[in-house]
Amino acid sequence: MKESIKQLILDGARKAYEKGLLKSDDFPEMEIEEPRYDAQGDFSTNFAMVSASVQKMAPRKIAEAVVACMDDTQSVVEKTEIAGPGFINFFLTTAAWYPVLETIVREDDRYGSSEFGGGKKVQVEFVSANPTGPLHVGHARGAAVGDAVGKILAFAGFDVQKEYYINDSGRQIRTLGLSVWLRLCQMLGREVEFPKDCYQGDYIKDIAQELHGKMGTDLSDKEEAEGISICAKYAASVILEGIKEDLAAFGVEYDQWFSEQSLYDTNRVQKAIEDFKAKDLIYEKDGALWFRTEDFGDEKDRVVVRNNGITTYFASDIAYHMEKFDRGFDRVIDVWGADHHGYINRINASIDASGKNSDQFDVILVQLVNLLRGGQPVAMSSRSGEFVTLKDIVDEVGKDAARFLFLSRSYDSGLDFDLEVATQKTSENPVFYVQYVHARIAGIVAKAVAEGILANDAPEWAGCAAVLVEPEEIKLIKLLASFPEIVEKSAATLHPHVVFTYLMALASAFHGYYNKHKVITQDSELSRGRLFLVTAVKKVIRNGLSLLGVSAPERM
RNA sequence: GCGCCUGUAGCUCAGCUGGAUAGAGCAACGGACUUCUAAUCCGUAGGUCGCAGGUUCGAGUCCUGCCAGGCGCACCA
Repeated sequence: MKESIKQLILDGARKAYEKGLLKSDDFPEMEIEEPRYDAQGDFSTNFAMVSASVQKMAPRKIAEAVVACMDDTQSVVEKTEIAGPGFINFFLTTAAWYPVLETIVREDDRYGSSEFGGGKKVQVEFVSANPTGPLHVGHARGAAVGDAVGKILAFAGFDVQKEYYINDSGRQIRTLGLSVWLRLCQMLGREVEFPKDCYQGDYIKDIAQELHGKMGTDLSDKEEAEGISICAKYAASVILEGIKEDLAAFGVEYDQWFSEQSLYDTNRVQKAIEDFKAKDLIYEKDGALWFRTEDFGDEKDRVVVRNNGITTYFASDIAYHMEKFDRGFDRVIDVWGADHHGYINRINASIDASGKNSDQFDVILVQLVNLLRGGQPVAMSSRSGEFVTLKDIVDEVGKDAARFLFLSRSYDSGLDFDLEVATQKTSENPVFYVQYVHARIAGIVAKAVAEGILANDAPEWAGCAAVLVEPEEIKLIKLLASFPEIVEKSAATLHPHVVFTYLMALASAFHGYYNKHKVITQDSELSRGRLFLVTAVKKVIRNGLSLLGVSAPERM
């Protein structure tokens, strides 16, 4: 719709130039926007204002010349107005909007998708928590954001791969093994101390118990080092399975699970270090190996191999990001908790140093979640092992409510997540507000079919729209028409909450319409037209919710 | 001290990458269920967009400096 308005203006401007009404045929980039107020029309352009300097004319004069020469062959424009400093406002005929409904029904679950991304290969990596314990609330927000960003990018025409990076190597895994081993020893009545920096949660005891049940004395008679190693391997795989299950229950799907250890097994970390050494990007100081990240914009150089010979996490991260680009992604997106933001510079530096371009690398920093219950903060301490897990949240408030709330606000802001509100089926809880639209419409359509107004729930709609003339109906269609732009904007800014905000607006418009006008009336022609409209609303609600990973129920 | 994020209605937040008169929800107040689902709707009230400068036809939006809050500044991950 916007495109055709734009074309109308450009054609008008060209004609005005040919007639000598405009001095230049250089037409700068203009905006076509939807004004806030109905009195300012359906669309509005700043063409005259942005052209003022090129034309050396007053904006209003330019606007007059363009309007005078516009030729609306499709007769979509009811009238135009020149307003304010030189805006040209377009008022469309109601009939101009009807084709939108046909498009929606025809494209169905593809409506809103586009070629915006041009098939570019994008990787979104998110959550990537260590397999040393269950996922908690912070991970939950990251999971909701990463999964939604992936879905939105895919819908907007990118070739998306969603990946989880498993930190299954290094110190934290050894600590995990030690934790399980010590719990095992305690179970067997051995006198051992359980250090503070070991994992405290009860799940460690469960795993020890489980492993003992499986291996018995085969395990407990082992030397300590071997025992710890067995425990580490077992615990990590059990916990990872749990993470996978919890994410699946949260509706999060991955295309790939990538193991950090595999970077070592295939010598990629060693090779990266050797390559950088050869390029003099790595030097030795105080017995450690340092990467010259400062030369690439980081505040200081960073250690990749400690003086005890053990590589740092950063070392494998360098190899990992190199590996990502080697896989041919045009764009690499990492979703991180805001507390990791200090890490961005060094990753950027390492990417530039490795000959890739850090412009193709984006980090989505998700701000922290404040977990509340009835307005009171819920104590979160991973040290004592007492925290609310992702599983707890899914069990308590459900996947839909949780995901919707996590995506309701920009991830640039901290989020208060109140378990009590999320459980309540009240108007404070937005997920029901939107899902209710879908269920309501399903009910209406079912009734229409039952009463014989519709032959089935996917009838032929051709020509039905002509009866739609109420302002609330046109408002709804306009909203539906803007959905593809919303998806595009959400993809361009990597902000899923844009879709949330849109769904709330659409739901509000529908509920208002529903309360004011009956869909099924005595007039069967009118009824069919309105059923056409609400069917389109239902599809767009479903498509939007699906981008956020939220279900669209047929009844509630 | 340095860096990232935030500051808009009493509360929680939108605000279309510079547009015209500032937008929702909640809370408050007043209304609407014999109806296609009231998990809904309609109305009233509520603002010095943290403060001060700057950029231009035009700033909540961009720049600079302050102020306040959150989070980071390891040979941890």
